[in-house]
Formats: sequence, C-alpha cells, structure tokens
Amino acid sequence: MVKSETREPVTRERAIRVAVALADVGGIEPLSMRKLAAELGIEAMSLYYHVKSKDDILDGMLDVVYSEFSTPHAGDERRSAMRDRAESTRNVLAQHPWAISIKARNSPGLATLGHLDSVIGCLRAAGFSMPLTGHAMSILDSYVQGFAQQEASLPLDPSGDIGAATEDIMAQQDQMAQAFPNLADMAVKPDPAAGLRLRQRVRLRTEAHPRRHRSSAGRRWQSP
Amino acid sequence: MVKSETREPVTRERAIRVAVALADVGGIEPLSMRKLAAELGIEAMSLYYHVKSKDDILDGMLDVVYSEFSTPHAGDERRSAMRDRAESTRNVLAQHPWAISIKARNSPGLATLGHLDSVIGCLRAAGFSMPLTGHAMSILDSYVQGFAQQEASLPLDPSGDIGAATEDIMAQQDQMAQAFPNLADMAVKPDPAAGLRLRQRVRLRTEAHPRRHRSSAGRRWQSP
DNA sequence: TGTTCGACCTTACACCGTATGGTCAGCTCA
DNA sequence: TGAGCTGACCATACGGTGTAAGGTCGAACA
Repeated sequence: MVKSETREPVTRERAIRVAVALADVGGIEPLSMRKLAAELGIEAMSLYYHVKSKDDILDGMLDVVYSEFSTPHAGDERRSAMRDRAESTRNVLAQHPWAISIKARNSPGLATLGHLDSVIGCLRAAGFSMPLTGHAMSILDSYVQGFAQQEASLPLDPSGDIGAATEDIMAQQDQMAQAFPNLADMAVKPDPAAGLRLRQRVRLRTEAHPRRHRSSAGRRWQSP
Repeated sequence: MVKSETREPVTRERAIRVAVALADVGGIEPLSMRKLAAELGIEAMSLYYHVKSKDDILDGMLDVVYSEFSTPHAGDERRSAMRDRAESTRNVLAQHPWAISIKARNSPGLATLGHLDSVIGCLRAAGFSMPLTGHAMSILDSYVQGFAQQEASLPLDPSGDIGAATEDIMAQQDQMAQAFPNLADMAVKPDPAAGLRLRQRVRLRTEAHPRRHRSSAGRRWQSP
C-alpha cells in the first residue's frame, strides 16, 4: 500500500511499542492482531512473521512496562531505592493500567529479569539474606501492586462520569442506605484523600446495555 | 432434549454457580456462553433470558466469591476480625484464582456490598474515623489482594510441571547466570517459605507453541 | 541466470458474544 | 371451550477474534 521507503520497517520491538501505545489509549480488550497490524500498515497474518503469538506480544508489552520502572543502581541506598521503585511502579502502572490485568503471565522478558535482578542485588548489598530478600520483595510488591490495582479500578480522570453515574445509585439510595448503612455513610462523606472511594466503586454500569429489542417485562434480570 | 421435570430449572443463580464451578476447573478464558449453556442443558441464547450479558455473569461470579469471604459480625474484635478476613480472602482466592483477574469491574452485587458494609461497620465500631477506616481498608486490601495475585501467578499444585519447565531455562542457565547473577542465585537456592519463588516465575512457556508448519529459520522470534 | 529467502499477503477455520426473531407449552380469563 | 398472553427456550446470523496453511514477489546471492 505504501512504499517500503515511506513506511517505517516493522519489527517485533516496534510492533510491541505500537501495541503499548494502542492499549494506553483504548485499553487492552479491543486490541486485536488485525487492529495492531493495520496500525503498522500491514495485514494481520504478517505480524506472525515477527511475533510468535498474541501472548508473545502481551509478554513484550509487559516487559516494556517493567523497563519503565525505576531500577536501583549499584550502591543505591536501600530505603530510598525501594521507595523510588514503589513510587515509579505506581506512576507507570497508572499510565499503563492494562498492565495490571496481564501481570500474571509467566514468560518474563529481559527488562523484567534485569529489573528483578537489580532489586535483589540492592537488598543483598544492604545485608539482607536471600530468604529475607524474598520476603521483602513479596511484601513490597504485594502492597504496591495491590494498591495500583485498586487505583486502576477507579475512574480517575474526572470526565464528568462520576456525577452522571452516581445518579443511578441515588435513585435507590433509600433502600441502600437501609441495607448498607455503613457503606452509605462512607459514600456520602468520603475522604477525598483515601485510597478507597466507595461512591465511585459502587456506580452501576447501566449505560453499557441501555435497552432491549422487546418489552422486557419478563426478563429475570430486570428488577421486579 | 431432557424432560423439564428431569432437568434442574435454570436460573440466574444456578447459571452463575455453574459458571463458577467451570471456571474453578478450567480457568476463566475458556469459559464461554456456549459452554456454560451446554453445561446447563440449554442453548447459548437461552442464557440471555436469565442474564443480561456475559459481564453480568462475571459480576455475579465475583459476588459469589465475595460471599465466601469471612465477614465480620457485629461486636467482633477488630484485630481478629481483620485477620480472619485476610486469611479467608487468601484461601478463597486460592480456590477461585480467576476472581483476581476480573476484580477490576464496577457493578458490585449484594454480597459484595454487604461484605464491605460489615467491614466498615467493624472498624467504625472499633472507634476508627471514616477517613481512617478508608485508609485501613485500602492498606489491608491492597496487600491481601496483591499477595493473592502473586500467589496465583505461581503454579502451586505440584503436578510435575515445575521440574519439566525449569529444564528449558536450565539450558540457557550459563548465559542467564552471567546476565542476572542475583536472579540466578535466588533461583538456585530459593527459600521454600518465601512468597516469591523465582525459579517457577522464570519458566518459559514453550509448550504453548511447540512447532511451526514450516522451517522457521528466518523467523524473527526464533533465537539466533 | 537461476535459486534462495525475507517479508508480506490471501484464504480459511473454528470459536466468540449477542441482535433478531421465532416456537410452543401452559396459563388466564371471557 | 377457546383466545390471548407469557415464560422459557431455540435457530439463524453477523461481525469479530486468534491463527493454521500456503502463496507471492522483489532483492540478494551462487
């Protein structure tokens, strides 16, 4: 379609970079081989020349994310290095929220391995035994990852979504306030700085399925 | 196909229960509307009489999981209640690992709301302010969830998988030991009790794509 | 000048969620 | 008794998915 001198050459690295960019914009579910190929200016099956499978791309994308984490250097002070790492993890995952949902795979890339290696090296250099290093990493990573996941599940960008969405639940608020008084209490006066923002957590996803093609009086999933 | 008196009646609740059972056995990716319907003895489209969409089923499944968490009762002591909750969360999520990957949705069910309500009630009864309650829940949930996620990403059942899978990486171990000395060190002498088991983390997923249909000498994704 | 080969394409398949519109037994009510 | 309604289910179809199998073609090389 476009002359080869005009089009930037396709490589595994570029495909993965473009995939990351697409996922950043539109999320990871709508990212398909066909759309990625189109973005690269080729056909879907041509991707398989550069890449094993879609999972291979996802692994590569995760490795890109790992490469953006702040990695401790030799001689870094332990506490500040771990703090930098945690903060950068939070920031990077906020920029690539899709990474959290694909984090449970098992084929780490070079950046991932390098990052973990550096972290282990930093802790060991600080005098930690190997078991203690494992424990420290488990504790830190569990919390940071879990926090990032909580944060990602909230609609952080204030795109007018919150006000409209809460109206749905407000209609039933009387019943809800009776059934879940503590929850209602927290939803009414939330702490703006708290990690949990229950009012947003509770919003219903009604706009995803706005209407049915026929009178739905009998449908089980309609509220009576 | 089967007489209606023979077949257990299909309801939203039963569909979700069966979906949970299927996901427990085979994971959540292969769970499709057609397979679930077949398991229930009906056709795929008949599910939509009882259920809004597949997302509706996933929401219901998550609510089932929440209903299995240990929920604090009125008057429970704060520390032990939170500890029970954390431990049961770990155990329940170990039994339903798929729940972790769909945890970032936004249409909570009654069990979810009830559970959160009870937790808030317990902390408030212990004298926590509302902001402090939010903070406490954020901290606890972040860690417990992150830990469960780490744990789920490891192949916990010793189905002979570990030994075979590590052979792949052992072949390249010399190069890896040089590039990532700390990682290799931890992989060689891991702590059996540590949360991170790097040796297993590092295994390659080669068996997923065992061979190609043609000589793959030129493929970019083959190691040179 | 013929052969190889890297990079790409076409076609096809099985599967997915679900929109649309039946079908039909059993019930209500005139 | 018979007409109409309705709850529960089914058949077909559409546009999407990942990817197996094999074809095409220009450039590089013998």
